[in-house]
Formats: sequence, structure tokens, C-alpha cells
Amino acid sequence: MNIGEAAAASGVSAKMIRHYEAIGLLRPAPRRENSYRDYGGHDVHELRFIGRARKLGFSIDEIAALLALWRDKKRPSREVKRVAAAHLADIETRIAEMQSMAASLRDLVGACRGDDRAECPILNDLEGGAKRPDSARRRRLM
Amino acid sequence: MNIGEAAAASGVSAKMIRHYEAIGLLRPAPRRENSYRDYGGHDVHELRFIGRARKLGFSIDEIAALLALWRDKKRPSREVKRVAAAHLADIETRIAEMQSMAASLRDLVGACRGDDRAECPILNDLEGGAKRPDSARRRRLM
DNA sequence: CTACACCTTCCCATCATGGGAAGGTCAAGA
DNA sequence: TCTTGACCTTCCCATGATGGGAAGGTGTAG
Repeated sequence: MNIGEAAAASGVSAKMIRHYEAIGLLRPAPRRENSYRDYGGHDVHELRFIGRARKLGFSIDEIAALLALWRDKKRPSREVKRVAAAHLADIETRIAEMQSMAASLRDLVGACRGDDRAECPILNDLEGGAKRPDSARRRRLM
Repeated sequence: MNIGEAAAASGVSAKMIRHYEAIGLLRPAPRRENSYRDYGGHDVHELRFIGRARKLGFSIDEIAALLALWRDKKRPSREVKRVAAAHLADIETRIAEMQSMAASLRDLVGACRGDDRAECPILNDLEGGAKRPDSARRRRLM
């Protein structure tokens, strides 16, 4: 099948399929006489694997490792678990960082009246680096 | 002061200061006779503002908007709040997405024994797109 | 025969950041 | 004074994953 059909069948865009081939994640697809890439059911299967791993946030490098393990029928599940656990830890770290940002932002947004006046704790914080975000300034906010 | 000192004083790298100038986030710094950029306390103040906004995850475009509002002493706080709230919503969306990924990963990692055997629910899931991740397959795991 | 949809390769853009080269400048020490 | 090392300058390239789009070839249906 053509790349467009493989893309539709796998959920991975044709653009990305070519890209994955270019960076060596996928073996170069065989070509027809017209130089069109030719895919089979096996390739679609592999592309689905990749697409699903991407949805789980695995990087290309991680996916390359997972693909190799997937192809190796005798791999120890330990290897797979290690890759996945490392990725999970990574995501959890990033979630924690973003939650910290979100918490600060929520405080600031909550403290800002958002009306016609210029007074704005958000800018005050950005400016000064959070000098006592409450009390003192929050004496009834005039 | 030189760009290096401004960088040290603001926590924004010299590389980034030049970049911010190049993309128009900062007004071009005045130059000395030797063509070195020359910064003052005001610039450091502005750089700190930018650095802090970056730590809160604001994009360059958002920071440009915030800087403009910051400079405008008569801005309505509504404008600032709108930018911050939109950014917060964006972060919250991304957190939710990552939490969804993390939850799936935790399930998979938890279901994988991680030993010498090849059996691995993680690969099974990536392969098939989560065909009943438990029951059936989880009959005591042999 | 003519559209039109598809394929090919190649280049560019994103976003924020850093690495590094090639070359100019300055200050301190021998 | 000369050297050395730490600065500064600009310019190009890389990241990671994805998409846009151009220029040109191919296949198919009307």
C-alpha cells in the first residue's frame, strides 16, 4: 500500500513516516517502480506501535529501544520495564514542575482583581520576585 | 555594565539576552565605543522580570505582552490577569494530559513483572492498543 | 486529454536554548 | 611592552517532533 494508506491505517502522518525512516527509526520501505514507498500490514502494525508510544510521551530514542525489545521475542521484560519506568519518572518530574508553576500562577491570578485599575499583584511578583505576596499588600485591597 | 555582568545580576544568560534583543523582546542595548553592549540597573530589572516570567512558563509572546503592560503604568489589571489566566489554563491542560499519560504508564509498569521472562504487558499494550489490559491475561500471571 | 489526487525530495519554521568558531578588546602580570 | 586569559562581537548550527509548502513526477477517473 502507498504511504498515504499506511498513514490512514496507522494514524501516523505520511510526513512523520518519512521522517521516522529518515532518522533510522524505521527501516527504509521498499519502493515500487515509480519510486513510491510500499507498505504492508506488518509496517502498519509497527507504525501503530510507534504512534501509541508517542501518545504515551515516549521520545524517539525510547521508542527505538522499545521497538528493538519488541522485535526481540526473547527480551527480558526487565528491560522494557526499565525504559517505561524511567520515562514515567521523567513525566512525573515534569508534572511536579508544572504543578509548581500552576500553583504560583493560581495564587497570582487569584490575587489580581482584574478590573480597570493598574494595581496588579501579578506584575508586582514578576517585577520583584514575590516580595510577600499577601499581608501588607492585602489589607483589604483598598 | 557589560553583558556578562548583566547576565550574572539578572540570572539570564548572555546568550539569551542577545537573543531577546535579536527577536525584539528587548530594545537594542546602547553600545560603547568598543561595540560592547552597555546595561544599567533598569535593564537588569527588566531581565529579572523576563527570567521570572520564564520560570512561570510564560512564552516569549506572552512575556512581550506582560512587559508592555508592565511598562504602561496605566494598564488595567484586567489585561494582565487575562494573559496570566490564559497561560494558567494552558498549563493546566498540559498537566492533565501528562497525568493521563502517567496514569497509563503507571498501570503498565505496575503490571510488568520486570524479570527475565519475555512476557510484558507494556509491549502488549503498545502493540495492540490496550486490549483488555487485565482480567483474561492477569489470571495469576502463571 | 484534462483534472485532480497522490507521490517524491528538499527547504524552512516552530520554541527556547546552548555550543562553538573566528575574530576584536581589555586588564593584569612578567 | 608583550603575553595571557577573560571578556566581548557576529554568525552558523543543533536540539525534538511536527508541519507547511514548493517543484516536479505519477496514476486514475471522467
